[in-house]
Amino acid sequence: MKSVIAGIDFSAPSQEVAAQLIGVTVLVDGVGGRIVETEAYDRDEPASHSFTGPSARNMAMFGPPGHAYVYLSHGIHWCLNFVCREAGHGAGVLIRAIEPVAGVDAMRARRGVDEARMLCSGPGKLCQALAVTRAHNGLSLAAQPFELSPPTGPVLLASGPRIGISKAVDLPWRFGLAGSRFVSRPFR
DNA sequence: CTTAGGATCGCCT
DNA sequence: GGCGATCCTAAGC
Repeated sequence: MKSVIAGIDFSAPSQEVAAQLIGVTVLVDGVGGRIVETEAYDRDEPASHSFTGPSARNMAMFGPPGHAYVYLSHGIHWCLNFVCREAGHGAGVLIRAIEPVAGVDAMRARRGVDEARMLCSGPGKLCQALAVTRAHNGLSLAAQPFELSPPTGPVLLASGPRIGISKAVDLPWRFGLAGSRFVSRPFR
């Protein structure tokens, strides 16, 4: 069984899905925008939460593709991932930044800041802006409150090493929309 | 502009 | 008991 949502086959390797997600619009309860930055993670790679096998926290990452994996970072920030490959594999894509499009006022209220580029330019920030929490862990991306739609035009891709990790730092598994000012950090 | 430190929860050693 | 797929603030150059 294939899991294709918004034209993306989530049973593909996470690097491919991470690249294809750039330009895709994601809404949570009607609030969201275009994905401009992602990172891929996979089972046999020490920076991934799935590297050490299934656990209570990463269970959703070993669930079916096309579903959400949400975890708490540093006891403070929620982070949103999209599960890839087949159930049991343990691959995913971290959504790192979004260009705000819909429900921008709600984002401002939740974030407590005004500037558009400060609303969703980081994995923790965008979860706060879209009100993503543990309640979304394991939910399908093909149903409410999620709503994904494909890019409306051509996408210029940028890539580079992942951010904020100490292992497998050499893998160029961070992807972004070239030239976007809504990314968490510029690409080289 | 760059860097250092603190906040604060749950998992893993 | 240590340490993170983070973010914000304050201080240093």
